[in-house]
Amino acid sequence: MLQNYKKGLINHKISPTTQRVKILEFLDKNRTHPTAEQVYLGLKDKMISLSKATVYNTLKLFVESGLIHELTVFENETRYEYNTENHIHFKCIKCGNIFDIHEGNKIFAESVINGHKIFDYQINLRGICNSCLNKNGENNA
Amino acid sequence: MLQNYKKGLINHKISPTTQRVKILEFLDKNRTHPTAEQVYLGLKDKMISLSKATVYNTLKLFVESGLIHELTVFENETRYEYNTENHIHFKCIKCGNIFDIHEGNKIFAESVINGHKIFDYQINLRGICNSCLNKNGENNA
DNA sequence: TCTAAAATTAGAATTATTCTAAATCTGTCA
DNA sequence: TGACAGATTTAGAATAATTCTAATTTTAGA
Ligand SMILES: [Mn+2]
Ligand SMILES: [Mn+2]
Ligand SMILES: [Zn+2]
Ligand SMILES: [Zn+2]
Repeated sequence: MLQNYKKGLINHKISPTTQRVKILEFLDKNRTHPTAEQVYLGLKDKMISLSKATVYNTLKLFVESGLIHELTVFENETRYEYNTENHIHFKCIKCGNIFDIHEGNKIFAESVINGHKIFDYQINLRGICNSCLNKNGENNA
Repeated sequence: MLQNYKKGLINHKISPTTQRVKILEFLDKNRTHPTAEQVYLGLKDKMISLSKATVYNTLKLFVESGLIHELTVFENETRYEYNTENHIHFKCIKCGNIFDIHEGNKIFAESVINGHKIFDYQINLRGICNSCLNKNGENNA
């Protein structure tokens, strides 16, 4: 079990320290898109010395290595999930839970998917803009 | 000119105070998806007494009345725009600018729209989940 | 085993946002 | 007009998420 997490980390060239293995295990077993704070609270009882800085650093490391995904859904709290498959998120304005949606592109506003009633949506793209693409060569930071 | 902003506010049942008119004007003339901080900095020279709390309160009021839109694009800073038409946002990871995209649904990852190269994207929906829909009547907060 | 680099830690610092309580403004009607 | 209640604005404190810092601990390799 834990061996699998260790292997996963090594595959991503991340040395599998105790803290990192535990954080990865937590994300695997808690598919509720937890915040960094929630990861910290969920683990600190078992790991007395765990520091918040380690949680933040580790989550960032995992995201940069592509091991996990980072998301923000209509709010200023970053959330994390072990599932890196491409999917859509739905946030309930009553209970606050975030659900995964695997149905493909439809017209979203004012319709219903998986029984969830959708009021509005955001689509955010990320990449390099045409202006920055055209001035490459000079400084490609 | 300013009269139009006043009328817009009154149409939305918002009393057109000096601060509110100026903030709306700023959003109209700065279509760069500014943050609350940027709105504040852009206005404080002309309005010495302007308070950040007023900027935050006013932006929230405008959003709740549907006069403007609020967005977060891969980051923990809320941004605002006067344009309430449904459109997509593209954030450049080099210059940080946020561009409007009016092209409809395509398959986004690894493709190009308007000359911007797209690496990844997020689709976020918002509404009421089926579980909350099914327990209505009891407490519809 | 020794050593340098990597990782972790506690807590301070920073930043975005909200809260609070006092001051100011506005519209109404005597 | 003038007083008053309610709405609005203000400055700064409070809160919350995240990052930074400097010291300590762990790890891996010679
Ligand atoms: Mn998900
Ligand atoms: Mn826009
Ligand atoms: Zn719900
Ligand atoms: Zn750019």
